[in-house]
This record gives sequence, structure tokens and C-alpha cells, in this order.
Amino acid sequence: MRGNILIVEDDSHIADLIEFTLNNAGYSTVKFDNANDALIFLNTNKPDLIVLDLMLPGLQGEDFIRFVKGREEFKNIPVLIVTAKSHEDLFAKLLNEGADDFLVKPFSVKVLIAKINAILRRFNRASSNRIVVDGIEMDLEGFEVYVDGVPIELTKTEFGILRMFLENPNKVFTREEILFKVWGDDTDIGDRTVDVHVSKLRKKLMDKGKNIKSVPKVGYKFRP
Amino acid sequence: MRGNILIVEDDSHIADLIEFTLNNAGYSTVKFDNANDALIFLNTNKPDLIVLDLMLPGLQGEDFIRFVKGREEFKNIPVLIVTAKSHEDLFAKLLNEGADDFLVKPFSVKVLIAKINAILRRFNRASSNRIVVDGIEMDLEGFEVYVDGVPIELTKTEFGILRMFLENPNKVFTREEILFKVWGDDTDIGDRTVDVHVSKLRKKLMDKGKNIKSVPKVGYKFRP
DNA sequence: AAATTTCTTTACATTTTCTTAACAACAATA
DNA sequence: TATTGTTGTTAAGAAAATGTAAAGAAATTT
Repeated sequence: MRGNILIVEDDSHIADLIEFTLNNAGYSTVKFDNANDALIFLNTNKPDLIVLDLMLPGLQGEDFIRFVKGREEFKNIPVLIVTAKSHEDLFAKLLNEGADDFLVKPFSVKVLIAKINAILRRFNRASSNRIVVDGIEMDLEGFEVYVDGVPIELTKTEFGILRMFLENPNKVFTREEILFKVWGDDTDIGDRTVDVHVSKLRKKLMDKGKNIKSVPKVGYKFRP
Repeated sequence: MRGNILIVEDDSHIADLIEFTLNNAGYSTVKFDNANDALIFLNTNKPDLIVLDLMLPGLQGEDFIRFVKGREEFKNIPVLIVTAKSHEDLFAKLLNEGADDFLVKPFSVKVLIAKINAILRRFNRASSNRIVVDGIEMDLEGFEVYVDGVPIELTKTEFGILRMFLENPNKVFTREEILFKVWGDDTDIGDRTVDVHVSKLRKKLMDKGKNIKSVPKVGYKFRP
């Protein structure tokens, strides 16, 4: 299974075409013919991509995308807009609203697949509630961590630090950034406390702990 | 200055229009009417985005994008394709080749700006800050440096000095300027300390170290 | 409320980086 | 050639940063 795609499209013919095409390409799909049902679906599911028809009845597609891109938990789900007319003003508006790509009807199935592949490739790093980097697997929902398949126990703080590292491999974080990201913006915890947690995290990660590098005078980073 | 954009477009009218629009939107631009000159430019510069016309004479735009997306040091420069006809087969092909978005002529300036803003916003997160000059590659986020692809270890101070040089090739810096830029404005470090760090930096850069020139009685500069 | 876990700070050992000073090398000038 | 001033380099101590254990504080669970 290559990914889970949410289709929001009121024209059932088009919806079927999209579904058929995507299924053939190895994606699994969920279809809704209105934005409200799609939103309810989003409460309990996290698709890898949303294909959205602009000309939806009821809640406009425009509102839908604004809602999705406005929520922290949804904002990194890519949205591909399908629209009947090439309404340029709307394009510009929605791009700024957070839309990630457009498809103008009528479209070829080749283009549809190509666009979806390209978008997913682009987003692959950021989205998903599971992070797997360098043999370290984090289940963000279940708060579980596996190192080479072996489960390890992390505290909440350690989990937060590790998550930050794995979501940004090779990026150096200063201690202040780590405090800000993991503890929050209004903390007065001392710098060195970060070091202590990193030390404990390293130990728990065993061999992989070596991949947390200190960058003297700057901070820490994870290098797979 | 919002960003540096490379325009590769053989139709000078369109090129001028794009340039004018982007400049008005706060971007700085560089124009070439053929792919070869653009490639030469890329050897020593790293634009934030490339606007590429597909119907270029000589080296096809298609080859150009394949080249750019095939090189490690260029691949995270986003490419916006401008094309006269909506040639859908080519779209699909180029999307898989790495193109990041399309603009079909004739296009409105609003859409152009919106697309560029959207692309840059998208990439800002994913693509790390890199400086590539003369075979020396600095990863600013990861605090890593490669000389001809070989990683070298620099201290923070050395990193700061090298960054200053690479961001201003051929500019002479006095020791006072270097102290100010790298150490900060309230330092009482002696002049000669700079020399020591430059010496160490030269050694670590191996062959490329020769490109740090001392300008007697003035200071130092980097000449690629 | 006791027990347990987790967090923060402190202290000290260790490591890394920085700065200075000394001297060598070099160039320009008288 | 001697003199002077500048740059290159090394080495050593100083300074700063990091690693980690331990202990009390805080939070959580039982």
C-alpha cells in the first residue's frame, strides 16, 4: 500500500474515475461527496493526501482547505485541488491559503498520478504519525519507541527530544531551541538540563545513541 | 530582499515581464536566454528558485531540469516550468523528473507570484540552507562542511569565518571586520588571533585553503 | 500518604576550543 | 644587507563547553 488518499468530490463520475485510477496505482482511497463528511472523517483518520474538488455544495472547498491548513494536526496533509475551470484568481488565492497543487478538468490520468506521486514525494518526510529513521521507530500515537525492533522506554521529555531530532535529521538545534520546542515557550529551565536528558537518551538508545552528536558551542543534532 | 531567482527564458519579452514582476514583488533576479549560460551561472551561484522555459533552443529545458535535479548540490532548488502549450504528457514526465510546478502561457502575474510564493514556502521547510562555492559546500543547518564532497570538521569560529568568506567571494575583510562579524561587536580579542584561525582553516581546507589570500596590510579574502 | 518515577540542579571530571605569545618566514625599504 | 613591519605557524596554558553521576525536588502513580 503506497498511501491513503481522501477524495472529496461531489461529481460521482469524476470521483469514481479518480478512485479507480488511484487504486490501480496502488493507493487506497476514501471518498466523500461533501466537505462536512470529510471533516468528520478527518477527526479520526489521517490520510496521506487530500484530493479536493473546489465546486462543492454546502461548505465551500475554499473553506475546507482553510480549515485543514489552519489546524496544526492537519496542516501537513498535502491538498491537491481539482477544478472545472482554470479560475486564475482562485488559484492564486488558494495557493496562498495552503493548497499544494492544482489539476484542471478535464485531466489525464497520467497527470493525476504524476502529480500525486510528486506531492507525496515532497511531503514524505513531514507527514505521518510514525517516524522511522535509521532503525529507530517512533509511534507517535502510542508513545512507543523501537531501536532495531527492540522496544525501549523513554520518558515524555526524552520522547520529545528524540522526535525533534528524527523529524529534522542532521539539523543542529541549540539548547534554547530544544527547550522551546520540547518544554514550551515560557520555561526558565536551565540550559544544562538539556544535556542531562540528552545523556540519558543516548544511553537508552544504545548504539544509536552515538548518532546524537554534540556540536560544540552550538547545540546537538542527530546524524543517521 | 526576499530571494534570488534564476530565469531561463529565450523569449526576451517574457523574460522581461517575469523579471519586472518578480522585482516588483521584492525578489532579485538573474536572466539567461539559454540553458548553457544558466548552467555556468549555477557553478558559482545558488539561486533560491529557477523559472525555466521549456522550449529553449540548444540544450532542451528537459535536459536542463534533469541535470539540475540530478546533482546533489542543486536538487533542492525548486524549479517552476513555464511553457507555451499545455502539453500534458510532458507535464507528467517532468513532474517525475523533479519539476515542482507549472505555469502555462499566457499567465497572469498574480498567478506567477502566488506560485512562486507557494513554492518557496514549501521548500523553505524542506531544503536546508546551503552555500556552495568553488567545491566547498557548507550546510548551515547541520554545521557541516564538505570539500569536494569530503567532509571536514570545523569549529564554530572557523565555520563562521569560512561562511563569511564564501558569502562574499573576492571581498577583502580587515581583521577588525572579521572579529566584528564572527566574534560580535563587544570583543577585545587581539587582531592576531584571527590569523591563527585563518591558518587552521587553511590547513583543514587542504588544497582549497590556498584560495584564502592574505592581502598585505589590509586583511584576508577568499578568491575562488 | 507512601511509593515510584521523572525532572532539575549541582558538582566535578573530561574534552574541546580559544587565545596568547614566541619565533620563523617573508617582503618591502632604506 | 640590515632593518622594519607584516604574516604564518606552533605550542602551551587558559577558558569554555560537554558528559554524567548523584541528590533533592517535583510530579505521578499506587
